[in-house]
Amino acid sequence: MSRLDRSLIADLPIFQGLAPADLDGILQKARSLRIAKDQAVFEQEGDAHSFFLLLDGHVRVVKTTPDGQQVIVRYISPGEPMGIAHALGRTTYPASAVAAVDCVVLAWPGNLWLEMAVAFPSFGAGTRKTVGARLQEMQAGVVELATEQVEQRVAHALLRLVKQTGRKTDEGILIDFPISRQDIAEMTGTTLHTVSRLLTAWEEKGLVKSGRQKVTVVEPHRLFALAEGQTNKG
Amino acid sequence: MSRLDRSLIADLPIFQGLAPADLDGILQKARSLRIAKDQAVFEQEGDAHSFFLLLDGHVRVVKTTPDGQQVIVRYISPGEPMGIAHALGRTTYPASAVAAVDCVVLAWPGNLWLEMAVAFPSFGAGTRKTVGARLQEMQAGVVELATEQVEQRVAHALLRLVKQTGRKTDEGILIDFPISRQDIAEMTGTTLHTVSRLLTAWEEKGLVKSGRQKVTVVEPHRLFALAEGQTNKG
DNA sequence: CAAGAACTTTGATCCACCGCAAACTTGACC
DNA sequence: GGTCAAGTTTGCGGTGGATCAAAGTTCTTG
Repeated sequence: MSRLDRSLIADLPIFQGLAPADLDGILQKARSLRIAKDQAVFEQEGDAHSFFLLLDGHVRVVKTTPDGQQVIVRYISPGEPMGIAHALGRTTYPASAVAAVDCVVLAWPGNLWLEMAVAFPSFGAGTRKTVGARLQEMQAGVVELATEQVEQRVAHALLRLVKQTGRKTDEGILIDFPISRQDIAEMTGTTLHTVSRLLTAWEEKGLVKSGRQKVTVVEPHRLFALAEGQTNKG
Repeated sequence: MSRLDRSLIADLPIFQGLAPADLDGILQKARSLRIAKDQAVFEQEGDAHSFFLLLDGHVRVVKTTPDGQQVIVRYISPGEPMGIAHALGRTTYPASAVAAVDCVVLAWPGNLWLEMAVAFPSFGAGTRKTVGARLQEMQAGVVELATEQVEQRVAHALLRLVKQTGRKTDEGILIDFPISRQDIAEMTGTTLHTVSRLLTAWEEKGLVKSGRQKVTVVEPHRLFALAEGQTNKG
């Protein structure tokens, strides 16, 4: 296995404030893995043997209901930790993580999390912050699902993806991994049919351009206006 | 101010494993407050100067959208911490907390959280666990809102409240604080009208008994069956 | 390059739930 | 104990979006 260079992780938020020697020590304990597209990094309900850091690619975090429906809880971008069940006092993963494209991840044994948090306070603070941000995110998601119409929810979802993974092209801002109508539906609690109708309507208005597993936001501001636009209840 | 007895908090999950002397030290730094019904313990967006422990009463955690809609994120029961923004690396409260009945709470200065977490590792672990459980809860909420019909969501909400705060009476299990149709609607992303219709329908079937700001679940198992019943999408 | 799989579009229909409106009930307060 | 506010019920109509169905369209693979 090739040696891991500390520059891979030195600039990441959760590793801020660590000395080069500490980073090297942390890296020595990590395994690096390649995950092929559509493979799982870890599985819902599975024993939380490891926690992970996504180095390259995009991962979707999915919860499946007993009756087989899927909900995409969030997408993970390069540099973000995932599967940090141990930082939450859990022994099992609450969701599955599936590679949206070929990925490279680092993996540490789960019990190391506590050790690292004790040894490097800023690492502990970093994960706390990540967890806090995600809790916040999920609360916002609940509010969104509880109060907004489908059109606004889909608009918000696209804007979030654009912000998180957008890549500038000459047509607008492209969501930088393959994403289907079905995926967007599972993020927003609707159906692929409704998503398709919305996208074609928006395309006619010049807000977006989309194709097979591909969405480009042409006019983010106008899409934002639509996302924030007047609600029904209120 | 009256002295606080350590027996008040000795048995709480987040204070497990602390020596009596430690508990006393922690209590010395706490202020105890009475919060009248409908008063706020802390406010959304407000500076997170303190974190709290609910000793007695019930508190609802509410998020308000820019356009004034409210969502009840969760209810806090006696013994639970709240407003633990500092444990999440945040400096501001992400939601408001309002007393559902007259309450007694303990309050500590926010910056003390880190100090306590360092001094008492089991306290740190306890809050991690609490945070983990809440993150989990919120994810489950998103899944619920994204996949279930209104009837199932309301049924689930009632069952959660029954489990959390249910008090056995001769008619069934009573939710132990005043809760209106509007409150239930704000927990489940629907309207008070729909909640009212559901409750009367359930009452006719003998599943619940309800009155003004009062709900008693008569047959939890049958309500549960309804909550878990077949979905539409699938 | 042919054939199939995966993804998307589009139409038609239906119904769960919302929004509005008005009456009713219960508790609080002077 | 009468009045008023707050909470609840109920009817009615409208509609956002799901469901069902069927045809495109674009990739993949031999």
